[in-house]
Amino acid sequence: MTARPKFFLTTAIDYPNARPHIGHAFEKIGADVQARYRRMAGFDVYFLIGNDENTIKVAKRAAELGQDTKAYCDDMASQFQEVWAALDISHDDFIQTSESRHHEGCRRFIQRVFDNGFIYKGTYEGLYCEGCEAFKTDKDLVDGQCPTHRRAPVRRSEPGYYFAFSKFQDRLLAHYAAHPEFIQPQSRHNEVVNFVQSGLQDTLISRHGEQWGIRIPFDEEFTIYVWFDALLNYMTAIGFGHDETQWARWWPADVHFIGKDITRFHCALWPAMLMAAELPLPHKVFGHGFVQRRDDRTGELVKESKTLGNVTEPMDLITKFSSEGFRFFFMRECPFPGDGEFSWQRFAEVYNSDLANNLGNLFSRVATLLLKNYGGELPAIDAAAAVEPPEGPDPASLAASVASHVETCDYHLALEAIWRQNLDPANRIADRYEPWKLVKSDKAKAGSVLRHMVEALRRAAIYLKPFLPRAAQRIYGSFDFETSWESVRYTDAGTSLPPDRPIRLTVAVDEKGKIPPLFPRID
RNA sequence: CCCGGGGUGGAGCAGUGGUAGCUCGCCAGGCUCAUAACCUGGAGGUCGCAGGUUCAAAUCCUGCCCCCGGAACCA
Repeated sequence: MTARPKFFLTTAIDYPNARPHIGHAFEKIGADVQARYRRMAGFDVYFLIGNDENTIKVAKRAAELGQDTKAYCDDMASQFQEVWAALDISHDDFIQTSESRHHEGCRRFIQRVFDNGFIYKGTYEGLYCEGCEAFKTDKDLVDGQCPTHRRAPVRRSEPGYYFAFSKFQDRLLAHYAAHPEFIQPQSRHNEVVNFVQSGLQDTLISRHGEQWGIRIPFDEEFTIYVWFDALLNYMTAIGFGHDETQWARWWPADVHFIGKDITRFHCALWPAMLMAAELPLPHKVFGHGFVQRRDDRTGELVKESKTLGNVTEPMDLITKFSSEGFRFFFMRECPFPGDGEFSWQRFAEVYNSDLANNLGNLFSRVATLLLKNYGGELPAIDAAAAVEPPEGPDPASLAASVASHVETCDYHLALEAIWRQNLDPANRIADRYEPWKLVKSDKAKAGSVLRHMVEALRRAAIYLKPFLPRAAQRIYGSFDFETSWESVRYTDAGTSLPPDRPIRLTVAVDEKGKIPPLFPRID
């Protein structure tokens, strides 16, 4: 058996101090499309997601609820995974950073960096709130006071371990220059270069006196500061520190999908950590944009927050409509590299026009025409009766262009092309030749028109396999195409069906002899 | 103050040098196979402002105005 190329992709791990929101979902969906696309393209894919549990906030939240921290984390992890399952996220692994595989790997890693001389003991000095029993940054304070305890923090210093981040400034800049594709999109690349050029400070990577978290192997009184631990999930999940064969198989990551806000950690701190440990760097970091919510009534952008209780639950969207509608909206409407907006009204608009009225309706009309006029079987094509294919680019170049958009994560452009250059032309050719009339005078010619329409559906199904896995399969599986659903590739969308082979409709009809709609309209 | 993103017909967005495009909405037709869907045509934009480069700019350069986000545990 020949070895297939591997593709290892990750998303950021999420803080489980609240249930997942649409922003988390946006990232998972975008990564999932990539994972599914790569599997179609023949890669051996490992898709990792997970939760980031070694934070003080999580321990505090658990304490508030009177729960054991680990039990709380496990419960949240299952709540997150419930949402991801409902969204058809096809991850291969879900890591919790409280797992022992992660702890072990982290300890190995930090020891290694320590042995290489990039960690040293120093003194941390900062503003400490005695009420919170925690250090505060300037932005935590309101009028110089801790907002929860209404008192000014005091200067306090304590010993801690520092990572020699500053030593990597030149090497990082050299790496960005040598690998311009490392940070995507381009705007994020510029941001990071700028940040690193402005100078790096050594960072504190330890915490003192915490019960929850990972102990530092060379000084057990300390725990590992969350970022230094969190980033390592990408390696510990695939075996770093406990399964070297697996680790060697998958590392380095092909792409880390992250929110644009944590670009610096992934593009500066993370590669520096790997350099310090003398390990290979990931190939690419993709910082996607954010989804904001627009209020349907006021038309204003909404700042979602737990305390205001106005967080949009992904589950609401899924149960109210469908995971497919959810996936489609975010991928079509919110450019992955940039920002997007969500509103219930806009959601219904996009769903109705693209999914119900266009794709879904095209499927209905084709299926019904086939059923009513051909008994569900479109005969082999008669060359003399063949009509010109719908306007638009030739199938092979459209397939190449859609694939290229998917590879660069310009999902909105990929979907736009599928609709404007593949589906719209199919609806137009129907109107132009009116096969429902034509079938009475020239059945062969009408059949040729229908073939073009079936082709459009077949191609759409292939293109949409990573985006709408269920609907795409349902469309594809409604016909007896030769290539199996499991083995289709994007390049198949660039080909045409063999004209000498009949096309049989295999879809089931309901009691009334009708085909149930693919995407029922939202009213 | 600094950094990043953005300002395109009523709304939301594509579009990085060569007749301004898409979705929704609106108006008028057509069609009836289809999920009251689909197709055609129309109204509606001096592409934030001011300069500049060019035979040619929404698209490149300069300055300014406005909006959003960020500045190290927030996707």
